[in-house]
Amino acid sequence: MEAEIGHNSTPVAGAELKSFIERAERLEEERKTIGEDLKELFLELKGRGFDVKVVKTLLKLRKGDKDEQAEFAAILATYASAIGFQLPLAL
Amino acid sequence: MEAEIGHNSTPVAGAELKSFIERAERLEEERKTIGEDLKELFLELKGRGFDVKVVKTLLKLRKGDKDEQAEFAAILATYASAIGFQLPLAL
Amino acid sequence: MEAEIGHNSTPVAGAELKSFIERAERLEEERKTIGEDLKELFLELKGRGFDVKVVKTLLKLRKGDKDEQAEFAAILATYASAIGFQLPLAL
Amino acid sequence: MEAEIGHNSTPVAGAELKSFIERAERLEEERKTIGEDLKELFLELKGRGFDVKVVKTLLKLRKGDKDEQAEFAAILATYASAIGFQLPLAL
DNA sequence: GGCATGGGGCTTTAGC
DNA sequence: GCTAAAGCCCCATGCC
Repeated sequence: MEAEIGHNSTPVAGAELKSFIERAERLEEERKTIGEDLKELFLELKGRGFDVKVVKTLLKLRKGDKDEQAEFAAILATYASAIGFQLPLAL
Repeated sequence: MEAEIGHNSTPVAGAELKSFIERAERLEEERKTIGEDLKELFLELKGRGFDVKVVKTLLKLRKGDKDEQAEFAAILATYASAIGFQLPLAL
Repeated sequence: MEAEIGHNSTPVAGAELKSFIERAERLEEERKTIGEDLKELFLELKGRGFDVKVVKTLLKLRKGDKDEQAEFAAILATYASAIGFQLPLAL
Repeated sequence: MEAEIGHNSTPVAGAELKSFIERAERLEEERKTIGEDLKELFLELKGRGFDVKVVKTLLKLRKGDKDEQAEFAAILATYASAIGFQLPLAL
């Protein structure tokens, strides 16, 4: 019964669900690892005599710039598309 | 003066800082990508007819510390009893 | 012209609009105050030695629709069974 | 046993918990009521010929102004305090 | 009428 | 342990 895939408990659906769950858990594990890497990186930075807070501020500022640039590029692309103009690829 | 690396402005320290910043940005980028992958995964799950909220609950239960969960359940039962509330679920 | 009240700028419509806006702002202010009261209440609860997270769960259970909760529990049990996961809680 | 107030189930703690929960539920009820009042207000506004979207925009702008003013006042107060200057009360 | 989007509230996590 | 910040969830709204 196709409409009840999510609710039945046939081996097939169970295997599919298990696959989804394992994929999710793997992704979460990777994300956690990256978080630990970042923490290490900042410890290392601190150990090298840099001011962590200042560097984080720098990162935030750079991120803000990138977001604005991305937004600007998106708007530009929209307008260009609207007037049928082909943007020369690399912004 | 080794202890002032973070405060001077020699090319060497600048290059080192730049390297740190680029590593950090790269890690953050990867983390963001994983977040997007997870979002996709849940969309796919939903498209396959599964109940996303339930699956997320399952993930939380699998991840969580069992002792903590037992403790939580015990306190909940105690409180419910204290106010004369019948816990509705056999979760 | 009655149909254009919202577009004209007679003093009468202006006064009416102002009245609406002030009523709305007052309601929003009250809602905000209630939010703060709730936050205080939970702080007090915590100060009295209760487990805030558990109490919030209780509130959710008391508020929630029982049929929905039963449905949720049923699906959760089904999924857990499908992937061979032993639900750890007798919630 | 004072330290276990939150965990025991004596009539006293139960009564206290029940009181907290009922207060919380009353506050949530009030908040919900205010939400409904707001909805009514906008219906009424619409019925009087005003453009609801425009009015909501107005409200948001006014709110933004107030938030900025509050922030400014807070900063000013901080500085004033830092230099030991007593602000003449009403900003 | 469902669906995509955005805002607000809540929860959880990282840092002091 | 507590507070600030990020992410997540839900609701309301506009759109197709």
